[in-house]
Amino acid sequence: MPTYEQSLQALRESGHRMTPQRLLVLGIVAEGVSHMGVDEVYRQARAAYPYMDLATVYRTLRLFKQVGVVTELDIGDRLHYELTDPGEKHHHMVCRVCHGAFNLSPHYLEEFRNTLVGEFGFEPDLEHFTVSGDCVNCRASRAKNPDANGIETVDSETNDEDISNQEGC
Amino acid sequence: MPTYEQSLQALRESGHRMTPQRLLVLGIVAEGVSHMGVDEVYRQARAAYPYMDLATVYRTLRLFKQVGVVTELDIGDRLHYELTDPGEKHHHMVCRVCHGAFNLSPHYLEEFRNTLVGEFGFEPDLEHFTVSGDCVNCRASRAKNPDANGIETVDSETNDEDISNQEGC
DNA sequence: TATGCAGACGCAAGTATTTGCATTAACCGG
DNA sequence: CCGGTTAATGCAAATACTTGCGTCTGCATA
Repeated sequence: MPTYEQSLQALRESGHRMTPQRLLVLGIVAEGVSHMGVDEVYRQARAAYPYMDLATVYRTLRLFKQVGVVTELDIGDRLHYELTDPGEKHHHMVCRVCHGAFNLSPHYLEEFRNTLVGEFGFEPDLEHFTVSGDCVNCRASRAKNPDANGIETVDSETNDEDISNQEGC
Repeated sequence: MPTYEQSLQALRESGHRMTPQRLLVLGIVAEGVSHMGVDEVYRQARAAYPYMDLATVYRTLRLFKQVGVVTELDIGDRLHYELTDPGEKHHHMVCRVCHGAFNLSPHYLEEFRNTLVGEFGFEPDLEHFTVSGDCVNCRASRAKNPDANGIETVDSETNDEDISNQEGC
């Protein structure tokens, strides 16, 4: 999964300038285990290059998203980014209780998209599609003890084919 | 369509205090032709009651959403609100070009919801569901003259059964 | 290798929205 | 009708993110 090299390539080919700041941000996002918050990218970037500005981080990530090398997701009202795997694109389901992000294969949206285009001529922007809701784990733990509304560790037997938990739940 | 009275009723029954500010905001949203931006609600509210605070408008609308008397939609990174019609709930498709909002009957989401619950145990929060994308009109006008990327008036023969244009396009 | 300039950066100010906190006022019971 | 409680308000500061602007620099060209 040499996605960093691929992303670098894509970035070069996009015709934008390769600045040290951009390389730095790309490296940080590529290194990150899962999707990263802007503040964490900023913290790491500034550790490597103290003049790094927060606005530059935002602008850089926005550019990367536009070019397609990263995927943006809204998690609990904060923006997070992860390297786009050009091989297996996916959408996300974000849990509004634990803020965990689960991958959703595009396959599950094809039918929905067809309906919207066919019935209404509306072309949904699925590149940035995210559904919020309650994940399996949080639904289960809420069923057990309805008082505790949230965040509890559950051993999930995750099926990496279609769905994968990206964040502690 | 006496939705204002119904909403007032629902609000009373929700057990929250009936303050003049809340009645004012409810009246303004009910009076509005289509979904309203927070700033417009604020402007009108302050015209009627000069001490009205913007934070109160936000808090009030958030409460209304929670209680279910209004529906919130994210339009071009701003929050908009409309009275919820308890009879015919609907979701929204928001055009990222013209920012128009189109209604989407819940019927079109049933299958998608079933898939998510069935396959992943993920219960999507469809109360607040919105898809962004490109609407018919904007796609059509972009096809004609690809240079002009946006906002152009197109006479739409809208079918109010399933879809209705809420905002100028 | 030197040069020009559009595009990128750093900084500071602006936007939309949320939150902490002291004060006020709805509304329940007497 | 009155008084207490507790939620709601107004204000100000904070948050997450964006933007305007003057300076700097990647990179195409000479």
